[in-house]
Amino acid sequence: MEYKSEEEFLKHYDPNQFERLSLTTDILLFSVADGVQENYRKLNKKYFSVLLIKRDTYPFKGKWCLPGGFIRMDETTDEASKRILKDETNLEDIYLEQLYTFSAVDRDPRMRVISTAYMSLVDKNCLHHNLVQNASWFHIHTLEDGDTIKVFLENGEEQLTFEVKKHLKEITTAHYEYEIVNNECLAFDHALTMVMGMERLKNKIEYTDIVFHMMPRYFTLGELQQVYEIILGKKLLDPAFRRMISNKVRKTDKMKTGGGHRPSALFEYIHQPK
Amino acid sequence: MEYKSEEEFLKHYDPNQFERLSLTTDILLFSVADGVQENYRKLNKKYFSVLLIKRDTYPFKGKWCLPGGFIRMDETTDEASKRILKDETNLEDIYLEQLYTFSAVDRDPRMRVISTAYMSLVDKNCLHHNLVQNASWFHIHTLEDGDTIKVFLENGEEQLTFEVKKHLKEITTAHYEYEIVNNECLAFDHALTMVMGMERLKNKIEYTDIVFHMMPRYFTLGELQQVYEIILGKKLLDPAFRRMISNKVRKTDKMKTGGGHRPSALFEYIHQPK
DNA sequence: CTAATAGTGTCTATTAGACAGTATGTT
DNA sequence: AACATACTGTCTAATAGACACTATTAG
Repeated sequence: MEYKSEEEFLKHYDPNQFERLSLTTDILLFSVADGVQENYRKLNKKYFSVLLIKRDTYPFKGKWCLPGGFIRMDETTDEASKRILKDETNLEDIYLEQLYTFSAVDRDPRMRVISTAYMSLVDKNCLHHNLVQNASWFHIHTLEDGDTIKVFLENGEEQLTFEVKKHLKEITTAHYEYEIVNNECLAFDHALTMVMGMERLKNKIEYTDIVFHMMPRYFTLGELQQVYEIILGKKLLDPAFRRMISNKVRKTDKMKTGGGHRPSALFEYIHQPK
Repeated sequence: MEYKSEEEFLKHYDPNQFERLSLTTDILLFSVADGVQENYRKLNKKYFSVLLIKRDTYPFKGKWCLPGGFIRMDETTDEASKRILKDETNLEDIYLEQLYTFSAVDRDPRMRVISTAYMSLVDKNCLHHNLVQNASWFHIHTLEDGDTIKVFLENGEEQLTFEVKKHLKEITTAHYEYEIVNNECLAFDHALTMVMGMERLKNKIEYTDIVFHMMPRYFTLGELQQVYEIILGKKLLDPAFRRMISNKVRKTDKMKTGGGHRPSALFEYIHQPK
C-alpha cells in the first residue's frame, strides 16, 4: 500500500503487526552498612549491602528479588526506575544509572519480558529509612575462585548463596558474560544483574567520584578508605589513598572524637573538574 | 485468586494484563575509512565513519537512520542485533556491544517503541563489503562548541548536519544527557545514539584495546596512531604513543614500502593480560 | 636533494608504591 | 601505659610529556 504522507501512513498503521512484549526495570540498590563494633577502639566494620525483596506472589514465590516493575506506556525507563524505587523503598532523589538490558528469552516464566536494569546507590543513613514490607538489606560477601564467583548474602535472619561463572566473551575489552551455575535464592536472572552491577561499581569507583553517593555529607578519610576497600576487595596504602582523594575532598573544621584513638577530621566532597 | 503452585499460577497467567510494547535494536556501525591521498608522499587522510541507511518507507521516509529492526519473540537483543547487522550490511562476526536503551515515550511516531542500541566496529576493508540497497558510509566530522556538538556527515553525494546539546546530569560521574536541538536528517532519536556511541568509543579507546577492531590484521604504527587521533580528536606525540601501545602490538617481519618516505614495519595486535 | 614519515634517545616532571615514623585520643 | 587509628615524610620506581635527533625511501 502506498501512502501520500507521513500523517496518512500513521493513520493506517497497525501496531499489532509485530508481536509485542513487556518491559520491566529492576533496580540494584547498593550501600555500605556499618557492622557491629568489635571493641571500643576499633572502627565499625563495614559491609557492602544490597536491598532485596521477598516475593509473596508467583512466580518465584518465596524467593528474593530486586525491586522492579513493569514500565508504563507513558514513562521512560528512567522515570519507571525512579517511580519503582520510591514505591518499593521510599527513597527519592538518589543516584541511579542505567546498567544493562537483559533479554534472555526464558528469563521470565510467565511470558517474554525484557528488563532494563538500573544501579542505584545510597549512603548508610538511608539504610534506616522506612522500608516497605518484605524488603530487607543483605550484606554481600563474595569469593572469587578462578572464573566462578560465589556470592553470600546475609540479613541477620537468612543466608543466601549463589554462584555465577564468568566467560570471557571479548578479549580486547575484557568483556565477560556471566552464567548462573547455582542459584536457589534469587528470582529471575537477578543473580546476573547483581554480579554485573558489582563489576560496574568496582570499575567506576576507580575513574569517577561515584563513591560519594555512598557517603554521608561529612565523613572521615578512614571511613572513605573503608568504603573503597570494600568495593575494590583489597587493602589500600594510607599515603597513596590520601594522595588519590586529596583533590576530591575538603577538610572541614569538624572533628570526630570518641574513638579510643586520635580524633579524625571530617571531610566533605568537593567536585574538581578534570 | 490463590494458586497452589508455580505451575498452576503460570497456567492461568494472562500476559495481556499489562500493556505491551515493541522493542527494536539499532546498530551504530563505526569504522575509519581511508580518504584520498593528497600527494604521493603523504599518508592517506583517515575519516571516522558511520553506516547509515536511507529510509524508503514511512515513518521518516527519505531520512537516514541506523540499521535496526524489531526484536523477535525467540531471540535476545544480542541475537537480534547480530541478525539485523547481517541482513542490512552482510557483515558477520564483528565487534558488537550493547550501548544503551532508549525509551523516550514519543521516540517513534507509530507507537511506543523502546530501542536497545548496539555499537559495532569494523576495519576499513569491510567498507568495501557488499552493502544492501540504500546503505551508505558517511564520514563524520564533529565540532564541539561549549555544550553543543555539531555533527557533519558526508558520503560524497549528500551532506547532513545535526546538533546536539549536552546537559550535565550527574556531577560525580560526569554523566551527560543529550538533547537534539537541530536535526533535519536523521530519523528517530538516532542523533542521540550516534553521539552517545562516539563518546563511548572515545572513552573505551583509552582503557581497552577496542581500537584493534578497527584495524586490519597488519598495520603500521603510523596508521594506528592516525586512528587514535581521529577518535580522540587530538594529536598525540610519537614517543608517548609508541610507549603506550608497545605492549599491545608485535612487530612482524613484513614492511610497508612505496610511500615516498622511510618504509614502516607492519605490526599485529597481541593481547597482553593486565 | 627534498619532502615526508619512521623510529629512537634522553631529559624532566609527575605520579604511584612502599615503608617508617610521629600524633593523639580513650580506657 | 597501651592500643588503635590519624596523619605525614621521604625514598624509590615507574610513567608521562616534551623535544631533538637520526633513518630511509620515492620522486
